[in-house]
Amino acid sequence: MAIKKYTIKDIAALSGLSKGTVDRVLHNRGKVSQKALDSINKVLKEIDYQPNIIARSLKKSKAYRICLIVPNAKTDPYWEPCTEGIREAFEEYKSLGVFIETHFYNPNDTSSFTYTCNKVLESIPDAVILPPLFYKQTLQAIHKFHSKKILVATFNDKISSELVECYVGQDLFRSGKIAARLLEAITPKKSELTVIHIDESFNNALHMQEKESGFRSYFKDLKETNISTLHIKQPDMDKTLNNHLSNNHIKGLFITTSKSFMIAQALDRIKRNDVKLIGYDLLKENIMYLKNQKIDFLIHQNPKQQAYLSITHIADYLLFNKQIPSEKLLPIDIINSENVDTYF
Amino acid sequence: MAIKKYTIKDIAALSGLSKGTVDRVLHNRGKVSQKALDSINKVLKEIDYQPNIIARSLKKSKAYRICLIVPNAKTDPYWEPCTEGIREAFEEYKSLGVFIETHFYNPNDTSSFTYTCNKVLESIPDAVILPPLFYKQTLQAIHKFHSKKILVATFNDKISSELVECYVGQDLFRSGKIAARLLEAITPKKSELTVIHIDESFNNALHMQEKESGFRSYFKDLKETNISTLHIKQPDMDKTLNNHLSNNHIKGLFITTSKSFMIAQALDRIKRNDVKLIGYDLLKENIMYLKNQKIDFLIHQNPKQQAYLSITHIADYLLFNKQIPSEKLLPIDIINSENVDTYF
DNA sequence: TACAATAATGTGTTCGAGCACATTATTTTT
DNA sequence: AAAAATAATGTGCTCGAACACATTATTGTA
Repeated sequence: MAIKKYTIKDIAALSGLSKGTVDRVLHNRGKVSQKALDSINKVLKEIDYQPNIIARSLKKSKAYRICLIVPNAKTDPYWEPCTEGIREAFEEYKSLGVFIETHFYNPNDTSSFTYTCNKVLESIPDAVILPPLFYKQTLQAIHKFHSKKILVATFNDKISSELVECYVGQDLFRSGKIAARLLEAITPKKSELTVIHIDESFNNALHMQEKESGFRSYFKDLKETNISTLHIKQPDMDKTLNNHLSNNHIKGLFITTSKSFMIAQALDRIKRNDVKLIGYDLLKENIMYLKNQKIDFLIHQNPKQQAYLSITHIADYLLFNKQIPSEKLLPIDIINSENVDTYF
Repeated sequence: MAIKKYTIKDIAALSGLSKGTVDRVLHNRGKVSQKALDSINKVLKEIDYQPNIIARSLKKSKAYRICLIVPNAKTDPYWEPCTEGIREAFEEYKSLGVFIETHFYNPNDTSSFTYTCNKVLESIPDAVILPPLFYKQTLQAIHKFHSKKILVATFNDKISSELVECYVGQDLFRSGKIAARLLEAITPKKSELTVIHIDESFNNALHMQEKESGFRSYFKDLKETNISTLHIKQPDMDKTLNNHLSNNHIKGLFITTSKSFMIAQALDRIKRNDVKLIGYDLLKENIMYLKNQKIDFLIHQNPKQQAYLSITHIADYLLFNKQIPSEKLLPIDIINSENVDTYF
């Protein structure tokens, strides 16, 4: 194993040529005689040269700007940890000359999204990273960014477009299956189970559908398990829920969004503690009910890590020309009352 | 927010002094008049200067050597992923001039460990990273390394010593509690449960004890749950297990090592499929039984990530003078048949 | 006041890669 | 064979931080 760190200068000395010629060989710039090429290649074969990416990066030294366009956490607390991931990436890269800006918009308002995108577009950053909440508007924005040669990366939700360099997220179908396996494990055999969509805004419809099909696919071959779907809207949550539970023998609920604490609250109010609950995301309220054991499991979508990784992939590409993975699927963490604290 | 990347030269120009003086102020080297100090500090307050760590690192440019001393994966497959984490770190840092060497030893032979340590010691690397399997021998080795000014980091198991710069691992007590919560969730109330230690070599005794106390602590206030402990040795596994299960009404087993597949196999042989199983680690055999649902949950100790992180912490310190966390506790992942694939 | 002693400040080089430009070697053209 | 054209090779500067060394300014002392 080579301990020595070889430089272009070393190769030049070993081959009896100058660093200029070595450089031409390394980058295939031509203007090199066969003889010189051979002797340099011979040296290269012997020593396993690794260009010093620090020196390379210093030479290219340039300030980069990466803009994140994310929903306001005040409107939907799901996005809160996201900000923390951005902050960590910012701290890590600021001294490397990568400047990260976060632009918030109101997730209940498509025009707020479009407005923010245009504002970012005008400032012409090197890259834009965003979770594609609104399909149509996001595609339009992506095209605009692309036409200005701005890199685009997405996280949390996948959008099909070759103009997106990188997607960081989870396999939602699979996370539905995981929920299914968990509910199966903690409820008696032949239980009736219900998938609940809390449905204030319909933006998240795509996630929900994928999660539900994953959930149902798990039970496909188990005819004994009866699965129903329930759409619940905020005002009459207690009534809808009570109705549903009274008319069936439901033993477990799978809530497809981060709002499972609302169901836990409702169950408290209608005094039904005999139902198992599985939901998503480590919101404060969810964790409270998890520790109470009123929620049995949470599935961790890890928005913080999603934001962090999408930034680092882009930044490492800009700085060190590292390859960007076109798709990075994160592990799907199962959280209960006892391991939740280890994720902070 | 500052978009510009300020350099020492910029500060020099802004303060009307030379880069030498700015440098002296930045590093508190003295030999600077009050007047110069003030005007430079004034500029520093205004612009939030971030030294370019790439340039800094290039200046210090030096080849570093980090040696890992780990058990041979052929003897204990638990350590296999570890090698993969080392490989990834190696790939990431080789072009930065950090050379990572792995030295294997036989975990069933303390003299093999000591021999390897001495070999490494002679080569005087910049840092050594190892999981402290043998308490006494490891402490001795750590002292020797320290006396030669070699940094020491540990992972997987904690050893108390101020000479260790960094420890990456998990809270084993807590992982026992997690297992407890999981078994509670999948077994009927008032079940009898058993902690199983598979005990070929007694090296792992410390882990096992911590895991068991965590497990028991969870049930401390639940008098109804009866917990027994079973030490099983390889040859008469079937008999011991059958005996124990016949004389009690055991509903769940918690195996404190990565060998839970052996229990699953034994249960198959003695035809007991009515017992829930929780074990550790994503070994191939364990995953097979997990997917069969003969093992219900595995707890992921993430040796790969442990090795990877302990290396990156040390390397980032050597290269960029980043602070080393004295202790890094990893999340404790709960694995079932459905999410296991997302961890690879 | 002159001159040393010390304090304060400035200058120049290094790290390794990358590229513009200068120089030298070889071939082509007249 | 000499001049011109082109190919091949070498040199020198840059990126930003760090530090050795050189220079200038300000004291103190005879």
